[in-house]
Amino acid sequence: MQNPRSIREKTVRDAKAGLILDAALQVFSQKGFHDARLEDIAAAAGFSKASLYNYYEDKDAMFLSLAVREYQRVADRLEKLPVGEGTFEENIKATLSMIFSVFGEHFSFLLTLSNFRMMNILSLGKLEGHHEQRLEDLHQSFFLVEEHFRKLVATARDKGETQSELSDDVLAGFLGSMIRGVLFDWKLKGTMGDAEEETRRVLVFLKKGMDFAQRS
Amino acid sequence: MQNPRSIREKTVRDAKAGLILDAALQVFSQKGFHDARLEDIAAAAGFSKASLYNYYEDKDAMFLSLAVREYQRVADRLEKLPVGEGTFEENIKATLSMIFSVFGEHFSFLLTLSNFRMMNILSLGKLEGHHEQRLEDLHQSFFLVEEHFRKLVATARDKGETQSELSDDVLAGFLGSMIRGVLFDWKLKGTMGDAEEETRRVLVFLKKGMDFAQRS
Amino acid sequence: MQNPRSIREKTVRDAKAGLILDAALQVFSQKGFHDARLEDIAAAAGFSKASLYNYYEDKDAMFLSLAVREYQRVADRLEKLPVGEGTFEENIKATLSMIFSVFGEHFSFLLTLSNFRMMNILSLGKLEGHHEQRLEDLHQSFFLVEEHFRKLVATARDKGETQSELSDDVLAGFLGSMIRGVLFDWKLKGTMGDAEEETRRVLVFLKKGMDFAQRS
Amino acid sequence: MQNPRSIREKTVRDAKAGLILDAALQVFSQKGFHDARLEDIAAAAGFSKASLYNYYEDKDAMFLSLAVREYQRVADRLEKLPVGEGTFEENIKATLSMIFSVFGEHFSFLLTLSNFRMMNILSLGKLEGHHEQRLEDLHQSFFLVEEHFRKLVATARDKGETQSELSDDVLAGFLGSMIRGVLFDWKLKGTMGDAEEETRRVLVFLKKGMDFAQRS
DNA sequence: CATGAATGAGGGTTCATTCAT
DNA sequence: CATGAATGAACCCTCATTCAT
Repeated sequence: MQNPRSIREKTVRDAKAGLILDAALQVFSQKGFHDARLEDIAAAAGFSKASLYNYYEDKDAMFLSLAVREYQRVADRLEKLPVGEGTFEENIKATLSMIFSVFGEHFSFLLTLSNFRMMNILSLGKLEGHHEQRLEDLHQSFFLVEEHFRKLVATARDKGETQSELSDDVLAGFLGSMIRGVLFDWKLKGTMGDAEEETRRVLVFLKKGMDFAQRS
Repeated sequence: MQNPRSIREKTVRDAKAGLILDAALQVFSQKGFHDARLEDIAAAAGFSKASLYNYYEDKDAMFLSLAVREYQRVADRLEKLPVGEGTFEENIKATLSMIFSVFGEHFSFLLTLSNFRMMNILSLGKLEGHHEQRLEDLHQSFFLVEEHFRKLVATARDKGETQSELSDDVLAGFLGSMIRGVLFDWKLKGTMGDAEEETRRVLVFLKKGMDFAQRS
Repeated sequence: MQNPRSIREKTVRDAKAGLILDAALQVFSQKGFHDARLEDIAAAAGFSKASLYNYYEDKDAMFLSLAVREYQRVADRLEKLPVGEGTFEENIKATLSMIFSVFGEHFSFLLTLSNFRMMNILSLGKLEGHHEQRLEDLHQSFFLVEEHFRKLVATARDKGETQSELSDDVLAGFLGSMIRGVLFDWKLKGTMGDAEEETRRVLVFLKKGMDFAQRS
Repeated sequence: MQNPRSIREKTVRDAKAGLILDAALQVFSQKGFHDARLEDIAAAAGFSKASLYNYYEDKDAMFLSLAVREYQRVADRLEKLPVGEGTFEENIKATLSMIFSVFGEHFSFLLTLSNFRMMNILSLGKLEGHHEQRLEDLHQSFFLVEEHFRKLVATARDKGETQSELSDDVLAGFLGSMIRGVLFDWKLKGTMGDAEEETRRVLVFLKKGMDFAQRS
């Protein structure tokens, strides 16, 4: 695997696998899991349907791999945001802004899918034994995102910026709800909306809801 | 249609049609539109698959009829809530409480389905010509629910109970988001949670977020 | 069966059975055997689908009974036409005229149906054991019609009105072909055409084709 | 499409599509459109039912394609028959002989099907939008066959070989009727009969019926 | 006798998956 | 590795037939 030849081959292979996921993202987002036909994905990726099986063992694997990739992208970016420094309004603003502007579309995919399929996938265990590693990765990403929200709230409380009677967990949950709410609305409307303006509105509401110190 | 015989027959028929929708509610909620097999619904309703067609012309009709029924149930109850009287905290509390406790499960169905199917149904127009009346009814119910939220906010502002800089529409949207957020979480967790406690938490957050007068 | 009560009941029953066949004639003619739904026939007859089974054991029985009735009507009328008297041109003309004008529509039904179903019915024997009597009746009617054509030709030859080298059977066959040809064309065109004019044309052709003495 | 690879592939594909039509010809001829099950056709062609859909979009497309192919075969052969040269008895003989001997079986298929299905297909327009090109091709073939009959008659009249008072159209119609009559009888009997003998008989009758000059 | 309702059997169609080239 | 082609397994839907009222 260390020799140049192997490296090149792996690189090309990964690139192609990525192209397939890009296509899958489009199709899954538009049609949902079941209505998404492999032929659509293949066409969007520039492959034949049969070729997909050179990269993913089956449709579930494609869906899961995509979910992992997209969630990890969000988690990675969130992790890089500094939480200990700056106002917490700034932190939350950065978080909202990032999610809305950069990952809006992708996150929306996860939102959509999680609804009707993720739960089956994550709980019904129909996939266990086939996709254990991917499930593990996905859970990890879920945890990271939630953890980020929790840290945001906890830090705010540490710094005395919120005196809300609600627990950190509950507040973190509301934060997530607001974000999902916006993405949900976008999906219903079929268009992404103005990320900046949306960020501002949510911020206004959040600061009040979370009992932020009235400095802003 | 006025004679007792006809009335009895229609009543029985409607009751059976209702049983089928009850079964459909379960199956659609669990599996989503595409994974829901008519055989499952028939079995859950105590009918044979073919019998369903005595009551609904096709799968789409069943889904739409169910959506209409559930949404109208919500809309009907919301309409009966007094909005002009009492504190607005009380009004919102009543709204939240009603939705969470009474319609949690059903609303969750609509939430689930809307995600990946409703949009197609409502926009792609694949169904127009076959289900126009049902679509009309559904839109009407959608409107009523949204309108209720808007009225809640508007009345609060009229009475000077909120001075939020955000527009009524935006605040009504956030209210909807919070509600959907809770239901969404319940769905993800697979259990309904404590409606009273959830109502209280949301209320705390909402009142602050909406800049309610600090009397409570 | 002799008492007035029984007679009245049987009369009513037969009348209803006839109504059903009338309806079946319409529907079978328009749609053919398979596309004809019992529900259509029932509706056209003013009964419910289930009621048909009080008069005919199954769909095949309805079809067969109808075929028998229609064919016998033709056969009965043909039998009443005098063959021994008058010119044979007159006889043929009377035959053509009768078939075209009076039984055009009904005969067309038989033509249509015989094509794709009669053969199965008459040969495949799927129906034997269930419908033996009806099959017997139908065959008898077939025979009568063919026999009439043969007699027409034979008498013509006896009287020296034709010296065709072709056998009576062949000529009778051609006569039948010409008739079916006209009815077939009517069916293809979807309209009945002018019976008188059609009779005249066929006559002109037939007389020549059959080597009629050149008196007319 | 010009390179050998593509050509070979297209050839193989067309050959398979042809096999399917061959199988369809058998099954449709025996059972008619509705009774013909795709499974039968698939079995007769050596494919699985689902595979048929690689070649034809649905059952209607298979039926229409078959009709087009068969009718075009007839039309193509008829077009190659010289009409301007030789006696018209020879021309008609050639036409009859060709149709009876070579296309008897296939034409019989069209005869059969046209009766109860073609009319729906050609008129009810249920298929328009899906199969426009095929319908166009089919109409064209219909026209060619009829035109050939008309030309036969017209040329005969030009050469003074017939003085029939009947119009060319009517005579061409009768010619068609006689041909269909023979094929119809064959179908009813379930066997093809002797083409040569049948040709002779029809010829004898036709020549007289059409007032051919008494040279033969 | 009439009928609304129920259903088994069966057909057309779709699609993820496999395989030979 | 890529792909056209093949297919089994479902699923939706139809309809003749049966049954209880």
